[in-house]
Amino acid sequence: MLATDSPLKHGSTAVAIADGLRHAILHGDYRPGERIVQDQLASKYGGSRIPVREALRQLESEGLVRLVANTGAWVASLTMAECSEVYQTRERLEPLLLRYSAQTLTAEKISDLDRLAHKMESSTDSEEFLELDREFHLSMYQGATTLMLQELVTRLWNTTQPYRRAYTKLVGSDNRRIFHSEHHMMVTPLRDGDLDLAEQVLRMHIRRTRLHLERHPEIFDDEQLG
Amino acid sequence: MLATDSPLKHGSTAVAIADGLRHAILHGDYRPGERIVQDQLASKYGGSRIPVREALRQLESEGLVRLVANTGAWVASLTMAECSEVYQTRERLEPLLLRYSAQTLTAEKISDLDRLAHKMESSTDSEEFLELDREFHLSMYQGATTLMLQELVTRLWNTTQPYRRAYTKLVGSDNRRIFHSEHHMMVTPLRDGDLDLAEQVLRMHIRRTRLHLERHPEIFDDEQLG
DNA sequence: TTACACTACATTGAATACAATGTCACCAAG
DNA sequence: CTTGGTGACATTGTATTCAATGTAGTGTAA
Repeated sequence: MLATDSPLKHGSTAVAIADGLRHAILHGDYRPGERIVQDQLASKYGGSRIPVREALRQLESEGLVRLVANTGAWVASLTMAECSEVYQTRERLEPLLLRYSAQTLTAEKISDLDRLAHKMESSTDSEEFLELDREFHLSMYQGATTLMLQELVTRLWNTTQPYRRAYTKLVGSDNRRIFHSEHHMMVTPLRDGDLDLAEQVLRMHIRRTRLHLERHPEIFDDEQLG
Repeated sequence: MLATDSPLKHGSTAVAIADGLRHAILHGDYRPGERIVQDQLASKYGGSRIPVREALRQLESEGLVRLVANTGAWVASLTMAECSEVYQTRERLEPLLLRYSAQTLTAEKISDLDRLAHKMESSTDSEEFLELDREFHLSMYQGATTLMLQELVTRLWNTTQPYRRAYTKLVGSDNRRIFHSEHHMMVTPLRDGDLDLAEQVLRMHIRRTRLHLERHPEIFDDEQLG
């Protein structure tokens, strides 16, 4: 996270800054709509503003940062309609990605998924729940060899992360039971090799989450700055 | 105030370079796998290498350019499997985008689409055909107000443009008749407001194009450099 | 002849310095 | 009290310059 005192290799400063800032945004250290000052980042990471700018452009392309010429950069914020769009996109893309990765899912990896689902049930900390949920989905797709699908889906997860966090904290651990059973419902068809069913369950799972989010517009209230 | 006749406003050089290079790549001035030298671009556009680097990063995020640290930049090239992945992604996303834009499609705009389809039938020049095909699809989605779907679909079109060009030139104007009838078949359900059918036809149309491309692996032969 | 190491060159990555732009507080006029 | 304008300040965009990295070509030894 912090810049090490040993100098970074040539050509990696911008990447390091981008990684650090991305992690900070996903972790909630920055809020949606918050201002980002290039000079502050430069001194924080011990570099000049040039790699900072390249990092910001990278994060803008990932949808995490909004840049305006001669004006500055802000942490991206979403309206409810935009968040819904991302989820609808996920409904269509993640089943396809699952199809790509299903071939590489060994029995062992499927058991790991099942263990993850169980671990989520016993989790009460909302931050841990967030992390496990993300890990469950993204590890389903881990084996796929794709040009852009994996990267794209990760991006969709990242841009909606702040609102998933807000929702998770809002509803509390009791109301998350449905999620758990749906996760188990995805493991079963994967074991059986029934890809069509697995696709359908995954799509329904994402859709249900979207409908839940849409019932809580207050989550998107504080971020009307962007 | 006095120096405003300088060609570019402050803060737009990188954008201008990105736009110019993107247009050149899409137009076929650069070939997939071709080397891009920062210094050459800088002198070509009359700037320094800093905005060139930012433009290259931008195009990399769009999938048009491949960057390697301390080594250089190349025009992106796709294998057949990767091109197929892009088309499968389009099969899922463009119908959703069509749903978003359908509400804004007036009777007049739908007639414009029909005219475009007719114009394509009488086109013999493959470069013109390419342009009209792109215009037909993208103008279908023009009215949609989306956060990223439109941009994303445009990106998918851009990265596969060189191979669409190669295929178009390969098959000649006679074998493109099926495309024409399919374009007309999409206009009809849009007129009737049958969104489900419109989605299905569009998905089939993209899928059929993919299957055609997959029958011509020789298109991807010359670009094994990446 | 071939494999390896070394040197010179080409190209990219980053830091500093400067120019252009946007923002905000302050002040005067209505 | 509000509104419009003006100035200084803060921040971003770009050019110049230098350092680090990758590559190709040559020469030498096995």
